[in-house]
Amino acid sequence: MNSSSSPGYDPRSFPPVAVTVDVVLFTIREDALHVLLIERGVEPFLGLWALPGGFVQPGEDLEPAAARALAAETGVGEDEAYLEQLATYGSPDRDPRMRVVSVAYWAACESLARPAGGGDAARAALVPVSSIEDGGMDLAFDHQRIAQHALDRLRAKLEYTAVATRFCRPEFTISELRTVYETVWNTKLDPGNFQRKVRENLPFRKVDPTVRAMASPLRRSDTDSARNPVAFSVAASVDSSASGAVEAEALPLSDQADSTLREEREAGPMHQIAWDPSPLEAPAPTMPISRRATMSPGSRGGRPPSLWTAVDPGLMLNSPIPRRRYPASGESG
Amino acid sequence: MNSSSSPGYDPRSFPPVAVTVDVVLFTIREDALHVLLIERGVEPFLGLWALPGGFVQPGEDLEPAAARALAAETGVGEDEAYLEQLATYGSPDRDPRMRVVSVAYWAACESLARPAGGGDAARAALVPVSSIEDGGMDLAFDHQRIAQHALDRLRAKLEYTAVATRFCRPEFTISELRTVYETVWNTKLDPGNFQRKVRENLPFRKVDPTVRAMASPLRRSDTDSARNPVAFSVAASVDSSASGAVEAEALPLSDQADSTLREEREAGPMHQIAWDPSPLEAPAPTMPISRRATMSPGSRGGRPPSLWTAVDPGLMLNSPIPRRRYPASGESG
DNA sequence: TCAAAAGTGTTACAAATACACCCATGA
DNA sequence: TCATGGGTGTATTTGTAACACTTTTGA
Repeated sequence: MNSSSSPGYDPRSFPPVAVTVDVVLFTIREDALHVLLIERGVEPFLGLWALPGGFVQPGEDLEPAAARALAAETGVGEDEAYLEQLATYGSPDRDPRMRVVSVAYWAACESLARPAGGGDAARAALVPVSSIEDGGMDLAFDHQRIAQHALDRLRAKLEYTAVATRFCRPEFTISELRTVYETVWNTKLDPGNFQRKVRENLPFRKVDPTVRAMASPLRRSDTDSARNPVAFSVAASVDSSASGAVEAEALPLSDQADSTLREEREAGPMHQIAWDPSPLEAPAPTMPISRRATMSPGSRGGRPPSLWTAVDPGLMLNSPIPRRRYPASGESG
Repeated sequence: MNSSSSPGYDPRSFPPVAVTVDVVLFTIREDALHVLLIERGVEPFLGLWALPGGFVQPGEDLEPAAARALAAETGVGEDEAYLEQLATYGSPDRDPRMRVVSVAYWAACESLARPAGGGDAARAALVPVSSIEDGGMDLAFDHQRIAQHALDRLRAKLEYTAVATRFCRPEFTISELRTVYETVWNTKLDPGNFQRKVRENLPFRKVDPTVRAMASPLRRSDTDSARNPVAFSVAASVDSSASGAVEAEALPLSDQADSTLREEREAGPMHQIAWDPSPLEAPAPTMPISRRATMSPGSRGGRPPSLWTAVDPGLMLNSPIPRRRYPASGESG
C-alpha cells in the first residue's frame, strides 16, 4: 500500500475488475499425465475447452475459492487434491467481456475414481498434457499458457518436494511412485537408485506392516486422529495438518479405509460430471482400486513390495530426486 | 476464467473487488540486504510502514502496473529493476476498508543511486531484511508475510538463476557478485569455487577487455545491441525480455494471503521520495558509482579483476551455485 | 522352475569442498 | 617488498549413474 493519496478515498472509485480463480488439475491416467478441462457452454469461446474456475465470492479467500470451483465443476473434493497457487494472469484483453484478473492454481490428485455418469451441466474431459504442449489443442482465453506454466511448475516441484505422492493412493509402493515420476517427466528412472532416494528422504515414510495388521479396516475411535497420526487417519489430514513437519521417527502412518472409501464423493449433490469420452478423452478408466500389493499392471509375480506414505506432500525433500532431463516429446523404455 | 456460469451474465454483477499490486524491492546497502518500505500517510495503518504499490488501472496489465507503482512511489525506473511476480494475496479481511486482492511482485535493483532529495509526499526507507524476519517490525496489512515470501523466493532463485546480477552494476567483478550471494544467503562462499562456478555458467559473460577498450563510454551505434552482446549494451535489455510470467520454480509457497488497498497517487511528476534517514534507515549511501575495477572497500591492492555481465538475469544457470545452508541469523567470517 | 518385480551392493564417474598456491597490483 | 585480493590447481569427499545380483512371489 502506498502512503499518501488524494485524501478523499472512495471505495467505489476503484476500477471495475472481476477476480476469478482457475484450476489446472493434473491426474495420471493410463500411464499418461492428463489435465482436466471443461467444455464451455457459453460465449465467449463457446464449445472450446477451458480450465475449471469461477468467481471469487465476497468473503471468500482465494484458495477456498479455487477448491470450491474445482469441486463444483468436477466433483473433486478438497481433501482429494493437492492445491497450490500458481500465478495470476491479468492481461487487460484476456476476456473480451470485461476486465478479469484470474488467480490460477494447480492441483494434483489420484486418478479420478470412475466418474459418475450423471451428466448434468458441463462436459468434462481429461486430456493428455501432450496435446496441450504441442499446441494441438485450442483452449479458451489464455488457458493454454496457464496450463503450460502449471506443467512446468509441477515438473519442477516433483524434483524437490513430495507432491508426487498426491498422484498415488494414501499408501503406495515405491514402484508406483516411480511410475509417477516417469510419467510426469516422461523419462525412465533407475529402479534401484530411485528406491534409495526415497528411502533416504524423510518426507517419505515406510508403513509399518505390524501396525497395519493391528489396525483393522476401521480406525480406532479412542485415540484422536489429528494429534496422533495412527494409520488410517493420516492420509486424510496429511496435507492440511502438515504441522508436525519433519520428524525423524517412524510414525505409524498407514492407509485409509479400503479402496471404496475414496469413491465416497459426497461432496454435495449433483457435482458429478459426465465423464464423457469426448474425442479428447480416452474411455472411462477401469483401474482397479483393490488393494493389491504389486503395482505393475500385468504383473505375474514378484516380491511383495512394502507400502509407503508421505508425511506431507508439500514438504521439501532433503535430497532431491535427480531427473535426467526429460525429452521434449515422448521417449519410452 | 470459468467455463459455465449463469447464462445471464452481467458484467456488473460480479462481486466488488479492488485489485492492487505490491512490490517488494530488494537492494543491497552496506553489505546488508534491504527492503524498501513506504510510510503510510493515511488510515488504516497510518504511520506504519508498508510495501509500495497501487491500483491496477483499467487497460493496464499487472506487471506494468507493478512497475509503474514502483516508479511512482520510489523513483526506481523500469529498467533499473528486475521485476517478477511473486504471489497473490486475497484474504477477505486483509484490508478493513473493502475487499482487496493484491498481486505481489518482487524486485531487485542495484543499490539505489543517491536518492533524489526532493522529499515531497511519502517517506521511504530501506530497512534491513533482518528486521523483517525477526518480526521486529510491524508492517501494515499482511505485508510482513509478503515480504517474507519474497525473501524466500529471492534466496531460492539466487541458486539457479542469474538474478543476483541485478544487485550489481551492468558490469561487475566476480567478487562483487560473490558478495551479493554472501549477503543474501548470509553465509560465506569459497572464492575459488565461486569463481569456477561463474566461469562455467553460460548466463555469465566475461566482458572482453579489448572490446571494452574500443567502445568508449558510449556504445557502438552500428551493431545492434540485443543480438550482439557487446559489453555495455547487454545489461539494459536484460530484464524486460524475461517477460514470460512464471519461471522455473521456487519455494513451496503454498499459502495465499491478502492484498493491500493502496491510495493511488497518480503517476504524475515528482516521483522522487525523500530518502529520509528515518530511525529505520542508515544514512544515505555514499557508494561511488565510478568505474573502479576492484570491489573491496578497503582494498589496498591486488590483481585487477576482470569484468562480467549477465546475458539475462532471468536465465537458468546450467550449473547451480551451491549454497551452504545459511544459518537462521547472521553468521560471518 | 521360471519370469518378473522388489530391493541391495558395488563400481565408475562427476561434482562439490577445502585449501594450497601463484599472480598482479598499490601502497 | 609486502600485504591484499584475484585467480588457478588439486586432493578429498560426496553424490549420481549404471548395473549386477539376491530375494520373493505368482503362474
